[in-house]
Amino acid sequence: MNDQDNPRLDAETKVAEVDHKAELRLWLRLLTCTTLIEAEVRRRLRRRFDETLPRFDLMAQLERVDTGMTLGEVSRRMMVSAGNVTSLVDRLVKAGYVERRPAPNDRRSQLIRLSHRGREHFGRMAAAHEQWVAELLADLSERDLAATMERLAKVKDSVSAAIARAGREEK
Amino acid sequence: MNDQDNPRLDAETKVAEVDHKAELRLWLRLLTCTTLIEAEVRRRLRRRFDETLPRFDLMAQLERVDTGMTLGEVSRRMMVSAGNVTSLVDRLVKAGYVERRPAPNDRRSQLIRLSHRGREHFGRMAAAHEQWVAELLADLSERDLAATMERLAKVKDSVSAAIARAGREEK
DNA sequence: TTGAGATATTTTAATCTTAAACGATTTTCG
DNA sequence: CGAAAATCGTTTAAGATTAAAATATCTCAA
Repeated sequence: MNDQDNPRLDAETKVAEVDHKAELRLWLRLLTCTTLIEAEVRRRLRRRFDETLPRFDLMAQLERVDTGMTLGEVSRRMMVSAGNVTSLVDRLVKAGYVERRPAPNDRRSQLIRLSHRGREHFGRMAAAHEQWVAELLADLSERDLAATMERLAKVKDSVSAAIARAGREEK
Repeated sequence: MNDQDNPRLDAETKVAEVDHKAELRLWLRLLTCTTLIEAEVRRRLRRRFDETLPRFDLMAQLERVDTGMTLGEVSRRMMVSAGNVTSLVDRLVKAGYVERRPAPNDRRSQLIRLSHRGREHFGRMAAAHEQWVAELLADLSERDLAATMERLAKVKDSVSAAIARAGREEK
């Protein structure tokens, strides 16, 4: 499976650029891990709480901030588009889990926060969610967890820096 | 930020279950890394090739297998639902990048593969894609890459095993 | 052989998601 | 001040995604 052992690939790719298969493999493995966990969490949220992952994620953002949060803040934190947040919030408001109110200083803006009912609903799910993730990562020791965190910190820093560079060059 | 330092959380969670914040944090970091990379790749695919990530991913699955692949195989490899693959393939067939033909032994099934045009199209994107990922992970040394791969192998194994257990218990 | 169960794909309905365009408001700065 | 630029949220159109039900076919064992 090592590309160094594959003369055909060598010959074809050596034309213009060096080989970056190791980076590619890392990215694919990262994606696999995330997709596996995400799919399982989604399945359990649906089955046990009849709830979807995006709604859970949005409520998770709101949970820590009692005073409320603007839609833009939610959008940045969740790393999803603004239009997405608009419709997601619409549905959560309709379900009675989230409340909107105008922002004090900015008439373009509004603050959203969990309703009392939303807070209870989320609390139940969050407890289960934490157990699920622990169950999925149960074979990792405390040291494994710490070491993997550090590795991923490096990944995150590298990616963030590269994106910042790309954004700067785009102008 | 350490939960051991937070007496309120301690008091509330100690009722029934131990603390699993380390696992939760790891999951969130994993998700952040993946989301960052994914969003940037998506942006570049769109900008430079007017192409979407799911279409790219599907073509990537088809690329290695010249003889063709069933929809079910694609669905399992991409870890997405079967219905999703159906519509994705429909669009790629319409675009002329993918061909369908009946499977030889099974009349329920069909084999899909890249058309000549699809192969060329994908080849161009794949080369750029590999460069992009390498750029995003540029701050990781060869040793970093290898070590992170190993860490993620453990994560993947743990998650897979837990999902298998859960599936077995579900019956 | 035949019927039960498994498998492959499609369809449907609802939700999620993005990118892009838009209107309203605020901020910046000459 | 006042115009230009930035920001906030929404809308729109297209596509992506899932879960669940439906259809067709296959497999296997009684």
